[in-house]
This record gives sequence, structure tokens and C-alpha cells, in this order.
Amino acid sequence: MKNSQLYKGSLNTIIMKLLEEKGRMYGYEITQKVKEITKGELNITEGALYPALHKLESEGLLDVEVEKVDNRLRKYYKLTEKGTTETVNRLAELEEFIKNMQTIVNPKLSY
Amino acid sequence: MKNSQLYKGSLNTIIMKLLEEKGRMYGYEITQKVKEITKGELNITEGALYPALHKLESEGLLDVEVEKVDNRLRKYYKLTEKGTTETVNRLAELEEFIKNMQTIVNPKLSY
DNA sequence: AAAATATACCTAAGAATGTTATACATAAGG
DNA sequence: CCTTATGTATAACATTCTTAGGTATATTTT
Repeated sequence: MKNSQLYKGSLNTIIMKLLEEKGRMYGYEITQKVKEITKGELNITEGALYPALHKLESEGLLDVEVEKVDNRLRKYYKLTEKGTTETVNRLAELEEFIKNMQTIVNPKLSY
Repeated sequence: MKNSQLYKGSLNTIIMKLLEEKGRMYGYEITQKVKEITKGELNITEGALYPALHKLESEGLLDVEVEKVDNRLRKYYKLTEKGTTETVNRLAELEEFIKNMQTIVNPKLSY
């Protein structure tokens, strides 16, 4: 996902947050949604996305439903109960992370 | 550095930002400074820090000055000219990253 | 005085995450 | 017909960080 190394580690949180909002999404849809939200700045690569989805599923955080649309396969993912709980934690961590990074970048604002 | 994977990829930017502010710092000092700024939330491990410093130096972004204080060795790092220029870019990237993540986490604020 | 903690550096093995490249398959547009 | 878009997948490689050691001196605690 993009050149900047900063996004490393945030993919799982992004996926879970989008699923929390949308209810359910399929892989390709997630890549397009992120591209749209970030105005093309963040492009999730498939080589990162699919393994991430599979791992979240294997950890019991996501459930999958396979559907055929226009003769093409789609795998819809949604948060499990456990996944929903975990999403709350990860979003809290993300907000803490952002706060810390802002303090480092712009220490004057933290007075 | 910490449990949360979110910090992955941000260490270089943190180091460079601190050096831009302080002028020069040594490794141990950096770990303590970050711990202080983030109120203990972010602990940079030495296994991450020292290789990162060496790499930034080998890339010509940092210069080193070795000094002996209290009979103990210290390696003071400071930004080179190239490093200073690069710091501006990385900070811009970081702000962009933070903005994007906030948009994803809190889409309502971006209306 | 001995032991633990703090200061100060370093590296190597492995885990986690992501890029790049490739593969397969259908649909739509030029 | 060929390219682009849609849709999923994996394997080799690169990067970053954790964990777990190692070395050495100074200070604080027991």
C-alpha cells in the first residue's frame, strides 16, 4: 500500500473500521473505497489485502460469505462479534497513536 | 517499539524530527525523550533504534560524533544537509498519513 | 560490599507486514 | 483483438521491528 512506510501496520485497522461502517464488503471493494477516501493517495495492494483478510478470518475476527455476481466471484467479509469488540480496541489504539505522533511532530500544540 | 503495530514505519521520521528540533542527540537520549513525550506509551527498543540510526547514517542523512562522557561512550547524531531536506519531506508525508487515517477513522469530520 | 538498576552501545534470529510479480477468470470498451 | 476493469489468490523478496542475547561503566539500594 503506497510508497510511504508509515501505513505499515495500519491495514488491519483500516479493514476493520470500514467493515464496522459498511456492514459487509468484499476485497476489491475495500481497495476502491480506500482509494476514494484518500483521493488516490493510499492504494492497498492485493498482495497485502488478501493475506490480511485471510488472517483476520482465521483469527475469528471476520466471517466470509461467497456470492456470485455477474458470473464473477465475490467474497463478502463482515465482523464477527469478537471482531466488533476488537475493532473498538484497535480504533482506540489508533487514536492514541495519532495523538502521540502529533505530539512528536508538533510539540508546541501539546502545551 | 511498543505492542501496537501502528508504529511500524514511523521510527525514522520520529528520529529525524527529534534531531531537527534538538540539533543533536545520542541513541539512549532518543529513547528517553520519546518515552517522556508519549508519557511512557511508546518505548523504542534498542534492537530497532541502533540499526535505524546506522542505516540513516549510511544513507547520508545523519552524521555522527563520538564523545566520552563520565567514562562512557556516546554517539551524537545530527542531520546532514541532505537529512534536513529529507526531514521536511517525511514530515509532510506523516501529516498526510495522519490526515488520511483520521478521514478513515472519522469520516464525518471530513464533510 | 554485593546486587540491582541506570546509562550506553551493539547484533543476530525470527516474526510481522507489505511490495512486486505472477496467475487465473469474466465483463466491457475501443 | 486487445486493453482495461473487476475479482480472487499466492510465492519470492524487502523492510521493519521484537526478542534475546552481549559488553561495559556508574549509581543506587539492600
